[in-house]
Amino acid sequence: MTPDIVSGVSQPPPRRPRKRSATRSVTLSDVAAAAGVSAQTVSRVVRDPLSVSDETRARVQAALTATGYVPNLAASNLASNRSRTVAALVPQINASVFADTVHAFSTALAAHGYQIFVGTTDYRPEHEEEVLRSFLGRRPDGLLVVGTRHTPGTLTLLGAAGVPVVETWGWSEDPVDLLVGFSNAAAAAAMVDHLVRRGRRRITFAGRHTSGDPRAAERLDGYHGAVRDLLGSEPRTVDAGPEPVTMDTGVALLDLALERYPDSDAVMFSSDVFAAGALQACVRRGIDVPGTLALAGFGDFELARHLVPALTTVAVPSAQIGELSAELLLTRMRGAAVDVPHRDVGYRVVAREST
Amino acid sequence: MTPDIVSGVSQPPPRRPRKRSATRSVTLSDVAAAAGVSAQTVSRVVRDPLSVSDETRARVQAALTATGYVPNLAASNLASNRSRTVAALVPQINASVFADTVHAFSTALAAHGYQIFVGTTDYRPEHEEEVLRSFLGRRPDGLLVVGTRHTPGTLTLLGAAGVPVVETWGWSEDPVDLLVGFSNAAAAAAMVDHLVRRGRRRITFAGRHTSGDPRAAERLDGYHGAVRDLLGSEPRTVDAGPEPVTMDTGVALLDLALERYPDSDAVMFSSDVFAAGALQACVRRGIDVPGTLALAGFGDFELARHLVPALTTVAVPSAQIGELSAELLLTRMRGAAVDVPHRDVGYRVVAREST
DNA sequence: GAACCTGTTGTTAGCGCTAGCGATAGCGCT
DNA sequence: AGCGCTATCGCTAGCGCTAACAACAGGTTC
Repeated sequence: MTPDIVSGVSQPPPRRPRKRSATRSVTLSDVAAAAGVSAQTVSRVVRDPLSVSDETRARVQAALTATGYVPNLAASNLASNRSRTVAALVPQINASVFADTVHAFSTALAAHGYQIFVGTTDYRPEHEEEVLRSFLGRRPDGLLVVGTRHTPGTLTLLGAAGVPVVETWGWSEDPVDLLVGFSNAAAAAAMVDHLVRRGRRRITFAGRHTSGDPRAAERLDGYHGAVRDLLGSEPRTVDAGPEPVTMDTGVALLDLALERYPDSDAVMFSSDVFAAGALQACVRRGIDVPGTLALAGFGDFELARHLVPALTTVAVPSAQIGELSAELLLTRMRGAAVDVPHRDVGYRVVAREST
Repeated sequence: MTPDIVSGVSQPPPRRPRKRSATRSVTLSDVAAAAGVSAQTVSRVVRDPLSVSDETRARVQAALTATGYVPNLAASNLASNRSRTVAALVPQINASVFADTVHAFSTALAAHGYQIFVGTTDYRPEHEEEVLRSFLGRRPDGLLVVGTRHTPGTLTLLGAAGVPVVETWGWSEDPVDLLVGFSNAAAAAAMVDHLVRRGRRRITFAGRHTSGDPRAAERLDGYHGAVRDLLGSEPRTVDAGPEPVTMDTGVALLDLALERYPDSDAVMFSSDVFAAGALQACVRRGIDVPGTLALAGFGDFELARHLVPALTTVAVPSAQIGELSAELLLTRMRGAAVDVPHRDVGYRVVAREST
């Protein structure tokens, strides 16, 4: 590497500095120069103001506002090997249930200086893997995923990430790491039980359970079990396939259910969105709900209690899932252990007018 | 490492390397070592595979999958001074109108390798500034904001960011940079016009216009102008204050309107969410809509056309706003100029049963 | 055969920040 | 005086990656 050392001190090769596109923004050392201190001290003022003397801190803070410094988090992440971000993977963000979870999660973590990335998988498992991979490039300090069923590739990535992971909105005997959720199967079974108590015997399940929504599939399982145990009859199900979770799809599911099982006395949907669409269609067509047909949803969206007739549904503590997940993650990101890493937040059948 | 160099050249201080917490993940040079090439070549395979010979590329790609390499984007951003991210600031993500915009925006940009950060301001302008500041720390390559009215601090930050900015969902004579939106005032005036044509004369405006929702305030302005011009009467308005945009608040607004202006023959709301809550309350109370009272919303959510009676509203091309914004930003981020930087996407009054 | 490409790979020097020390001064205690 | 402690601040060496150039082989042009 170094050429002849010989007698005199060999000069380093006189290369001129490379040209780099000048950075557009103020850096730590700009602020340091303005305040007459070292860059390290400015960094300390930004991250832990009390570790610097009052006088210095005042001078640095003045320089900070005078220069309009905005820290470069990429550099910070690289140097500290911490990103102070947490990634959340949800199927859909406009599905308001997840929005509540994400909002609560985000608020709780923001209070501790963490930012949240939200990625949507559009209910496509293979897409989940792709989104997760690109998120891991940002080296989040923690991960939240909706669901407990994942592709092998996703599991590998989650394991290799080397950070705490919370699975939510489901239940599993064998979670990846942390778990905050409830049993979708038990919740659906509870709804069947409710309908049976209300005298219904020919209960049809309508959902989107074959195309990438494992939660809907788990609810279907719960329905199956409950129908077998409580009614001893054959299950009646209709599936929306890959259709989006919209009220339009709900109407289509209703049509399908009435066509295939014309004698149904109740239809339970895998989402309030479906149920709301179906309910309004019934009102419009003059089908008596619950007289002729009982309808039930899942999720307890705000809409459910405002509809006429008000919609029976399963309430899930969405916001609590977000808060609790944040709490567990924070504990683990602090390096502490979590005493009870798997939390069942339960569910509640909310009986209203539609049944 | 190197042994002593004879004569008497003073050795550089023999400091051992500092201990750094070992990085948990595979780096470029790990892959390079595995493939027997330089780190730079691996980087090239990742970012521009065709710039490397077939044989080398195959070897590197094998090493890539064998090691399970996940690039560290913080390091990449720092070195290249490009983040390949775009930040979006919206008032609320669960308000489905914005969700449509964000979704379309995100999809269009993802196709070009950009990731989107979404930040919510909760309709609080001072919060917008704070969120924006923390987002700028990630040095996004572009910015999308909802609205055209901003605090001075926000304007300073937007200007200093040095990246293209799109304002959306409003209209302005003096935009910061790019603009994709429509006139909320004109849209509200068009709704008044529609109601007047339907024979309504005592039209009340109900919204959340005093507490940080500039779009609602603009709609109120449009209402004021139209009532003055078309009816020549005094405006009638009720305000939700800082209440959240929920159906519950919609019911409260209806109560307020009927209490303060009992002779109202129409109520127009600043959001479909409010209108939907009010409409269902009317159905429940037996108030004839539109016989006794016409109701109208804003946004044309899916819900609007499913309700019974179906809700008259103003349709705004939410998704188109997102797509067009992405397109303009992409052009600017490529370094090209945008020929028409301000785009009016318009609006459309959708007359349905509720009026 | 010199000069000039073109395609492919390697080398070097940072990007802006922070961890891990050192260095120094001031203080209390023996 | 000597020791140890704390508070405060600076120095250095990276974090993992990429821009910019250098180096070279093989071909083409005149």
